[in-house]
Amino acid sequence: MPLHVNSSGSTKERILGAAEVLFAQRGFDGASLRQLTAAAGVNLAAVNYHFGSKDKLVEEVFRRRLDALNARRLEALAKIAGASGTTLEDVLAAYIRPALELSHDDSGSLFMRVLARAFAEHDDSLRQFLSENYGHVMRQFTAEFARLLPQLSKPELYWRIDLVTGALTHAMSGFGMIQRKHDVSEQVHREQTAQHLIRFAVAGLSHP
Amino acid sequence: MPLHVNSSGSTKERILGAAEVLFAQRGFDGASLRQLTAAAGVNLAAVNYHFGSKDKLVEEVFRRRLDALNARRLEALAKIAGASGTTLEDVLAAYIRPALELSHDDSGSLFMRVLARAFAEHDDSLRQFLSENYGHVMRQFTAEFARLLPQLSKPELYWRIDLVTGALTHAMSGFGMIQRKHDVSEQVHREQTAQHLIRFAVAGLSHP
DNA sequence: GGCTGGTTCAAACGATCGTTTGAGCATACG
DNA sequence: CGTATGCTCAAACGATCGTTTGAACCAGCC
Repeated sequence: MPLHVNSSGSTKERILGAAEVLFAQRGFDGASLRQLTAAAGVNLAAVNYHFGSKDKLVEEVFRRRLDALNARRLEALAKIAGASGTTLEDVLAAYIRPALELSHDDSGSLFMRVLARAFAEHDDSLRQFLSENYGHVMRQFTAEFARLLPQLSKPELYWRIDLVTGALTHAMSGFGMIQRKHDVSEQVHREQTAQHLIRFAVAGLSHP
Repeated sequence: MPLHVNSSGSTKERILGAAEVLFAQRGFDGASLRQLTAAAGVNLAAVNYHFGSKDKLVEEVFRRRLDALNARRLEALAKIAGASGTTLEDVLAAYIRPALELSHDDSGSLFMRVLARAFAEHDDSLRQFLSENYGHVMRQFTAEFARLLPQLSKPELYWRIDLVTGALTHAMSGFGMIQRKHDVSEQVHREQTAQHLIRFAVAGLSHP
């Protein structure tokens, strides 16, 4: 196992970057502060000095990415929500595309995997943190889905959104077998992925 | 935190039962052998005596459930595969219903959550174990999907199966907000869940 | 220079981890 | 009876964990 030393940015940023990588690879429990600080090229005590504890570091890893991600989602949603010509595709694109761009960004490519781990670990305190800080995002999207799918009962709509969420989390965390081919560019692959996800989600949400 | 002592069955079975519960609750790393053996009401050394190591215990937890689960899936698939009147619904039911029955079984209710954790943890050795022992199941189902969806290209089909898998794993591990209402029986709820999953999967697989 | 506040450092803390040990116990067989 | 055999037990092993400590460093300011 190579010991990668990240030497750019402040100590805090180097810790956050290394934490994202190692949390994605080994999980929150599996990644130790000693591995993490070694990879970041900082002293072991720096984590507790700058973040207070390992748990607070985990929260900061989420906050750094999710603040930007959900802001872009809401920004995209605001442009189309409530309008008369809005389609399901538009709403789904507003939700999916910011996540796809993040997940294909160099520095954030592993974050969706970290997020999927957080879902799989039924850690109550982490779920509460996510719900408190970002629950309003899902609520706004749900409201717009309800407007565009008036024929669905509330339980029926929740069911479908739940299943779509599972599919997207699964896909964006790179669980699947689908890999980018060598002969297509990053940009083209991202667009193909977005099209697949959106068409799939539209079919799953709107079937009779 | 209550310390539950399971006193039925052999030492091996008690360990397996307690391991399933604790692995689902705290993850494979998070659940310690001391918590586990205390919950099972057995001595700490019993795990290494009967299973050799904690990793081997993890494999046995999977083997015990997946052997039965996938046998029932293949049995159900064999009854319909290749026949002329077979529908997508039939194939999906063969895949989903055995898992749903397991996930709502008293003694196996937490196993799907354990399975979802295994997906989220990108542990290579565990993935290799699952692929070696149960990869042929997914291959048989994929072949039948390909037969019933001849209009889809191979990459397109793989994409859709991947997304359906994500949705089902998500739903069956109980991530979502959908809970059984108090006024519907266990059996009715299971049937409703199966119908939701199957209709959703049909729509996701077969949309134009 | 001296001093201060923020930061980094090596070292140690107590706790908990998976695993091993060797004695003790029970049942079955000669 | 004696003695294997399979299993359980308390205790300990070394390793690793998150966290804390107190000294060292290092800018900027008087």
